[in-house]
Amino acid sequence: MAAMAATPIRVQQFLQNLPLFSELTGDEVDRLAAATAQVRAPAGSLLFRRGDPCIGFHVIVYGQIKLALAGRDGAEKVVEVLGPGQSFGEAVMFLERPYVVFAEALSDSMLLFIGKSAILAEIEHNPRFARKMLAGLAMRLHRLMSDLEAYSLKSGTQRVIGYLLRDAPEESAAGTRLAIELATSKGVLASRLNITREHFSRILHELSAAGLIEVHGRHVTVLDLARLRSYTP
Amino acid sequence: MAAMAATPIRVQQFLQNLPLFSELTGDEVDRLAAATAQVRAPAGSLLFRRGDPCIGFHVIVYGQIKLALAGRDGAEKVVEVLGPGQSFGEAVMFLERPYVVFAEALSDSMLLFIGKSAILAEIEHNPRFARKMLAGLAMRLHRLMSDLEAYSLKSGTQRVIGYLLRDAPEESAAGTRLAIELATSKGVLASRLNITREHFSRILHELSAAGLIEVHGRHVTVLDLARLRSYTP
DNA sequence: TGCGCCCTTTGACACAGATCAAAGTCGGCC
DNA sequence: GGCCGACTTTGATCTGTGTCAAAGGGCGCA
Repeated sequence: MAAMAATPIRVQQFLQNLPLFSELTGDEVDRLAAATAQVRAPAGSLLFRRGDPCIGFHVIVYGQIKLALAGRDGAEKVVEVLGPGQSFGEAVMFLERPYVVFAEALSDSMLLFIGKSAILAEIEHNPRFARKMLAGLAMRLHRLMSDLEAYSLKSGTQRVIGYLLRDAPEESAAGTRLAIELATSKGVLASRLNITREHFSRILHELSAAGLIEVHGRHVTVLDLARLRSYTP
Repeated sequence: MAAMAATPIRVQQFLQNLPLFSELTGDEVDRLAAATAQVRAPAGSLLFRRGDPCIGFHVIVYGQIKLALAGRDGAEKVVEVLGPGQSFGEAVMFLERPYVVFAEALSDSMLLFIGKSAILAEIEHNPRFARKMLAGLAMRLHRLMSDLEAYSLKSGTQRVIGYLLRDAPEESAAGTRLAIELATSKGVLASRLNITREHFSRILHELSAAGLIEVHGRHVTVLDLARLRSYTP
């Protein structure tokens, strides 16, 4: 909390601009800010490990954070990759349980850590805030369900296509192009999609060979949205 | 709501006994009951399909309900199998989204359907209830994460073992036995564990051959808890 | 300009688990 | 008691994806 004193105003502003806190009064945001600490995370550093107790949640100010599960023998499965404005750890905060994932900074990052008790207090006398919190958790559940669906009913190729089309318009004329910048290294992305780097590489190659996309490093161009969407391996 | 009139008292009693509603006052439970409908679901019937709008959530009074995702060509993936006292659909209720899974009764069942507006009203003036709701969703997220972890970093055999040991004591002397009754047909259970019936059958056979379990229909006896826990394929 | 490091691609091969097909097995119901 | 349909097992084979190994890039840094 000491670090916060350096830029006391900005924390309030940042919090107020988050959808989750947007409708709180100035006083309420002030109370939250008083329970908030700024956290600096250099690339590669861990914010917490599986098993650590959870006494609050994080919001990313800038940078990029990876949440992942660690398996035996150093294998890991990336659960989510998050960027500025996104938060994580709310769910564990409401259970009296330790973290199940670990969090690692993929690039130099800055976060706010908001203490559990301040959130619980806010819920106590602000039902609208409680509803937003509920909607937030529900949204997360929804996303997890989508992942589960993708992992169990779709092939690796289909998951990659799904990722490439994640925020493409629903309908699109034949031949519509789309430029995409992969959010992270291909290795991390592959793990996020539950496939190996090698397999991911081969899938990208296969889609290129089919004339559906062009790949240059992290930059991918979808050459025909409609055709990619209906591609069958 | 008409059907409710047949047994007006019992609904209140049942609701009050659920952990979620246990600390509500009589008046509060009454209001909830007024927004509650009894639903009868014969074995094999659908409660809702993917895409249906969600205007409340369900609690099982008796029977057994399966939540599942439908893939192309009739393939399906069982997400959860629920029994008496368990609820489902809370998450979608808080989002303005349609169901993503469908719900089917595995046996003749009876449920309560609690209207969304009554829940929202309760949250509005009862922060402790809001917290319980949050804890409920967080718990669900936690479970889903466990499934995700199992699906992505464990083998089919390990998932089956995990299921058999789901509520076995943490520590146990060598040679401890455990009697288990499978909750559903092996086909449904296999899908829940994300493997095919055939593969599930073979895994059970393999564990039997290794002298770790004995299988008689739906009745499974673990012959040595400790040894099963540390079994490596 | 070139060295070193990390990320990525490519190839050959192995394997868990799926699929297809057919034979059991069990319990309910007339 | 015996037949039917649903569930389960078993066998043979196929295949998507992982693993292991080695060769390429690309890019910051000296």
